[in-house]
Amino acid sequence: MIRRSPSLTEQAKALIKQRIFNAEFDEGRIPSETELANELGVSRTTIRDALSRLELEGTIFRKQGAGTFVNEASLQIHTRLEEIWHYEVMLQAHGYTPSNRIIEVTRQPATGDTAAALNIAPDAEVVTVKKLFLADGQPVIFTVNDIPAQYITCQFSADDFHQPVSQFLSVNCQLELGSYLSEIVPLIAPAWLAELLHLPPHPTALISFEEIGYSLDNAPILKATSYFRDDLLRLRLIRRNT
Amino acid sequence: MIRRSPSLTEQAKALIKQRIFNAEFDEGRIPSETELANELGVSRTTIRDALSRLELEGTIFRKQGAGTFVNEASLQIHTRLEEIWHYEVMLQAHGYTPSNRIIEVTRQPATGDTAAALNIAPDAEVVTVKKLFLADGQPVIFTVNDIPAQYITCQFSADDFHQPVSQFLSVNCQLELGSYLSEIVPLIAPAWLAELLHLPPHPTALISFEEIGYSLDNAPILKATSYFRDDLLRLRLIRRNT
DNA sequence: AAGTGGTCTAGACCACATG
DNA sequence: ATGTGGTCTAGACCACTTC
Repeated sequence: MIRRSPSLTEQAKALIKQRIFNAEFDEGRIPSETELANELGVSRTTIRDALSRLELEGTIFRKQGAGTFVNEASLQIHTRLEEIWHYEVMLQAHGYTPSNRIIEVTRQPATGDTAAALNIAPDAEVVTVKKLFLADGQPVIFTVNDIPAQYITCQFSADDFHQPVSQFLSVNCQLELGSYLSEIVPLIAPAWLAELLHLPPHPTALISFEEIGYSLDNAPILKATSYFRDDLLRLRLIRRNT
Repeated sequence: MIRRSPSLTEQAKALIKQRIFNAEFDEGRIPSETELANELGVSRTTIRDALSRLELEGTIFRKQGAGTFVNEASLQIHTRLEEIWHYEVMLQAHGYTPSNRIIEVTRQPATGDTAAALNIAPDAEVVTVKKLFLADGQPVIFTVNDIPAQYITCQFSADDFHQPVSQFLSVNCQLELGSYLSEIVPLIAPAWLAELLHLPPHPTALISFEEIGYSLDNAPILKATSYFRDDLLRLRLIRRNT
């Protein structure tokens, strides 16, 4: 049986997911929707919602007329790019012990590009946070975050940024990050970045993410650029037909 | 009013989307779900389904208690990476005139990696298709597709691969591509690739996609590697909280 | 023929935002 | 207080797969 809050759908989803990871279903076949509904004492609609979310994540797939099945391949994948992950969690899911180092926190007028992207006045100030993430002590990700100073109404110190920036925004600014619009850009690591990420001396290709973070109201609140060492971190994604 | 097939939900979605692009809604505010349901003569559930899909695409966003709104920023984005696009369509959406050139079609035993990824016998044959896509005559994307020969039961010629590979699989092999699992890998273009893509003489960073394509039954049917010139093509993605 | 997922309905109640 | 989106129900019918 099941109670409210979090929603029945979420609870059903979590429960089914757990059973999947416990390999409780023979040959990857998940019980029929009606069966699950009876078993959990909820309506078929609720079960369908739960299954739809699992399908969207790639955890299961459905075949009309035939049944619902576990997507065995997806069980290996712990972080998908379409979801927002704190880098610490992402590194942990990859099996590393994460940590981070604050490189710099500054406050200065935004550049034209940044101001335009964040929809603030051209001369408005932004707080810029530069941060290095390490996996088992090895540098893997370097991030630059620009936050309009007008959103930060409280006092803060550089150390407040050891936590994820989205968490800082939530706790200190009552701003909830809802989504990112991300652009994937390849580059050859310039010298300063190669040094920071401990890259080998020869030219190395990197992925960078250029992202604008949006609040739940869809207002731009954050500009983020991240550089990944791809030898330690694989970026994965599920693509579907619409 | 509205009729069946495609589903009411799909029709409602398309209709609302069209109204959004026609800018028919004042200040980006979309009528309430009840209003839309009455207007289109369907249930609120159907409208909610349609709106959920639009929300998932990033076309709209919802605020509980407040309403549903157009996501103005998303109107600029024509191709999102989480969706499967034929490269021709992708290039067209970017404003280019697309074309493609078949570089090579071969048939030979799979390499160990490929066989493992495609879940076929180690010595099974694969048909490999190498193809170059051009935007306004400029090379932009180079793709290598491996298809297990056992899936191709009909005669074919190299020219059959001017169409998208997924279309070839659908028409000639009755195999429908349902999803890709993609890995994003940066690289410095080796000489042969630089030549093929007409890259400048100095070392250039590229994005490559290493993908396994799955059928609707979730069986691996295709291995694809694509190399993008990112100066002509921007890869965009919406990331969300789960 | 029987069972599965896919679509759709009508109606209920709740949580939240706004005036 | 009103109206909005969020959750949930019970039940109907359809399309498809499998036996």
